[in-house]
Amino acid sequence: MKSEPDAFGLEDLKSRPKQTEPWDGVRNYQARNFMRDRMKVGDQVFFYHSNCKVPGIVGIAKVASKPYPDPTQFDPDSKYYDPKSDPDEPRWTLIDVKFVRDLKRTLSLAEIKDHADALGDFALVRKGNRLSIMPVSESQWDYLLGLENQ
DNA sequence: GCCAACGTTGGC
DNA sequence: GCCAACGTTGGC
Repeated sequence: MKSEPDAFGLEDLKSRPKQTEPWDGVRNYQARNFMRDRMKVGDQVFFYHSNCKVPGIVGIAKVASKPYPDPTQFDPDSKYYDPKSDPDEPRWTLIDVKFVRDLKRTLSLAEIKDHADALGDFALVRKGNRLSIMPVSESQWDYLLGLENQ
């Protein structure tokens, strides 16, 4: 899961009460579908910092709730307000994310790209990818975590 | 349903 | 700050 550290970084998640935060504001259908259809409570996720000095994976979090409607879609004062969303059939769902741990070091995007061959078809290193949430296979997960100790 | 215009993402 | 790569919007 990508986040801009200037807006909400891993440190922010860590300092939240219960170290948990609703992942609101996702307004991309593909990303929403990953949260809604693929993520299960307890699943681990990589926390990725984007749009910053050294973009890359900085830590691990986990899914802490089932999918539920994103309240910001109904809040006219929110920048994520979506007037087209029907309260009886909310368009946007989210899950809560809970801090697990920092990585010992940042796995920078540049480094991850160096391992693109070993990672196979990994959404993050596909050209032009702007998805904020993307799947990681078990083998990709293990491989990336293995880099942490190198 | 097509597609040009526009807005956003995010690396560099 | 630039700009490539997308996704979305809206006129037709």
